[in-house]
Amino acid sequence: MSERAADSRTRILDAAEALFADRGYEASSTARIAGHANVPKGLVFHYFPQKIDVLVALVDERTFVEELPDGPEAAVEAVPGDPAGTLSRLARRLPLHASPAMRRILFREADTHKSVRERLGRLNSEVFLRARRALELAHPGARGDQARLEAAAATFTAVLIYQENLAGLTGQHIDPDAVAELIARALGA
Amino acid sequence: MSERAADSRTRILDAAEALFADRGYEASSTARIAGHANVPKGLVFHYFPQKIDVLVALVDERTFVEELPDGPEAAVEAVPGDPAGTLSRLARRLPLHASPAMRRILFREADTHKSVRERLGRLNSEVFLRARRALELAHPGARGDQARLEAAAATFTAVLIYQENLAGLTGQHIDPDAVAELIARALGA
Amino acid sequence: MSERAADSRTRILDAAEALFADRGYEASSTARIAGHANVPKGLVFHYFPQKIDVLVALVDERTFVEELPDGPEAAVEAVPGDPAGTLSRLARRLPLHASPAMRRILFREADTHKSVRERLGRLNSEVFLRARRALELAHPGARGDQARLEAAAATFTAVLIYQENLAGLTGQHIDPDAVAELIARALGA
Amino acid sequence: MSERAADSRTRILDAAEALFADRGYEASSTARIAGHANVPKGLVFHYFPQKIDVLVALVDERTFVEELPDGPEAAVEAVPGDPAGTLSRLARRLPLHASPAMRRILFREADTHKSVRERLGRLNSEVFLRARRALELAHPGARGDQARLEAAAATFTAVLIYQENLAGLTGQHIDPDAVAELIARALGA
DNA sequence: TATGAATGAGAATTCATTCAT
DNA sequence: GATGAATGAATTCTCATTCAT
Repeated sequence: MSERAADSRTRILDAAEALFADRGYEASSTARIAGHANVPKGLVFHYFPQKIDVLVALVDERTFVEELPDGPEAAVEAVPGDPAGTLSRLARRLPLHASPAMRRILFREADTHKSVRERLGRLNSEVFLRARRALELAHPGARGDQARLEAAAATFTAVLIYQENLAGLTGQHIDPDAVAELIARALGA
Repeated sequence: MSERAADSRTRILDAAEALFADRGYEASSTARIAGHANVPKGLVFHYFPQKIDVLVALVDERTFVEELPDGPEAAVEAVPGDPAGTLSRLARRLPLHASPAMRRILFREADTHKSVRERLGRLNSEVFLRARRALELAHPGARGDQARLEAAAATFTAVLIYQENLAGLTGQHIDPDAVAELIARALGA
Repeated sequence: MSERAADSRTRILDAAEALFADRGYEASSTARIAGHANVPKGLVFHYFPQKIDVLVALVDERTFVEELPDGPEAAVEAVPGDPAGTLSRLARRLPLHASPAMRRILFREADTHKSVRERLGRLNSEVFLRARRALELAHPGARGDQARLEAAAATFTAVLIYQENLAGLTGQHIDPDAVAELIARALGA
Repeated sequence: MSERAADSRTRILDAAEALFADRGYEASSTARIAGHANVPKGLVFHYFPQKIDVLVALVDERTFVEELPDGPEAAVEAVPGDPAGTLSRLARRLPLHASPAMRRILFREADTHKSVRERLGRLNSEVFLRARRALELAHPGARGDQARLEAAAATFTAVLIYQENLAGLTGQHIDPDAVAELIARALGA
């Protein structure tokens, strides 16, 4: 692909990212995307034969869920004896690489589009996995009660995902640090 | 309104409820709604001058958030000394009266339509309020630490709302009883 | 359907008939049809959800293949002893009720559209049947040689159908009376 | 033209031949042709400045109507006294050199494209001419009645052309040998 | 109230063709 | 010769909404 071509394609994706985040996929016409990208309408379909392909490309190319490699070295950030701090750090660094706009799209369109839903599911799994491993390592004493540990990890995951998505809709904001501390207490008790 | 008229209006709302839940508001045309309701196209606009009014009517008439009256008698279900059980009961009886389809619509369209978002916000507040009051009453000893109690209530709210909405998208399901117990431990410690 | 409505629908079909005959189905856009019919573009799709439905309606409603009822009374026009005259009359009165435009459409689009092809097949069968029965009745002596009689009927059918369709393309015109006489001679010899 | 170039051009024509025969000229986009030919889109226009030129080239280069030279030596296959056999041989060896796909195209597009129609007309004339000459030679006694002979030749031509084209559409198949015999009888009587 | 025809703006998509590299 | 990005007009089809009856 020539530089100019790459540029056009990028501009189309940029425009779509902004519009999809702002008003949603359905409400963003391909003509409007082309307009924002400053390319002719037809070019959108040159790169993306169907409108949905624009969304798929966005999710594919502009969101990345960092996967935890196997083995204990992966959880190097977990500090034994400090589960609260460990969870707080996880909250601050979700394993999701995506712009704020892409994050909105991820939640907004998950209902309707499979490829988006899959990516969101992957994010959820990854957060859960990290939370669980963090708790296992940070809080070795809790290992005996696997069920409670899983509930704790799931709870923390729910709070983080809720925060990313629903907080904007419900108006309720949660301080992840407070939740981290709460969970640490629950496991430590 | 004659019986027949009431019937037509109801059938329109029934059809819209099913369609909006299934494929979303944008993707459900008024013609299709009329078709499903088995009424002529024009009649939809007789009852609902604009398409959006159908959605507003649905949310208005078919979702109801039970509000907690002021005063301690409202929290009659809270059992002092049993915060876990109290939360579990809340989880089992969300203060939301709505069909499964309407629940889907509530989350699905919150992003795009203010009236829906408001109703969702109200549900969230109500759950939070009840969780907080339940914890206050069920766990009188915790009153000293208001911040922690709020975090606990917010966490539980997040888990319940997550469960209603995102669990279907991410595939992760959480046992509210386990979370209730977790939170009780955190406050009790 | 109100008078005005029936009128719109008729005008759409009129326009389509003229355009399809003139330049073919593919080359006649729905917008052009609407323009010729002097109705808004959208109305075409009100009556005919898909463009192909216009063609189907035309063939359905504006071509009619008269079917020969069973029994000898049907062939009342066959004159025993005058096979040539009998065939000539058949040539002059094809059992096809359709305007010249519709006849063009029938051949023109048979290649591509099943419903049209079926109608054309029906016409062919009907002509063949009539030719055969005419020969049977008009020329009782030939009954012994069924195979030859069938070949004669098929030949006459081919000539008539060729005349309707291909003559315009190849430039060759055939006098059906001469063919009728030829065939009569062949069977009479 | 380099070998590779010739190859590309040939592959484009191959692809077009298959597609035009299968779905028609209008419905076969140049992009699809390029795709089938496995050449870049732009190359089609390098060899054929307009889409129609592809069709013209196909007809020009891939159909050939063998023309009967003047003089009696041309009709060497006509056997005096055996008009039926002579016609049968003509039926079996149409003076058309073309693949089955090209034959389909010849009839399919004759309606819309002049160059195709001309080629088809030429084929028709040639068949007629050969039939006539064959009958003249094979059946010298018939010379007296020129009109009847012409009708016979035209009839046979119609049957052969019908067979090539319409038989596939109407479902009726005709045995040319039987027709040949029929015609011979008619002239012999 | 009921009905469905009418309207026209706009949606996604297709496509022949051009052209810089 | 070869390539594929670029272009924009045209196409089929959708849809909310209006309105005469």
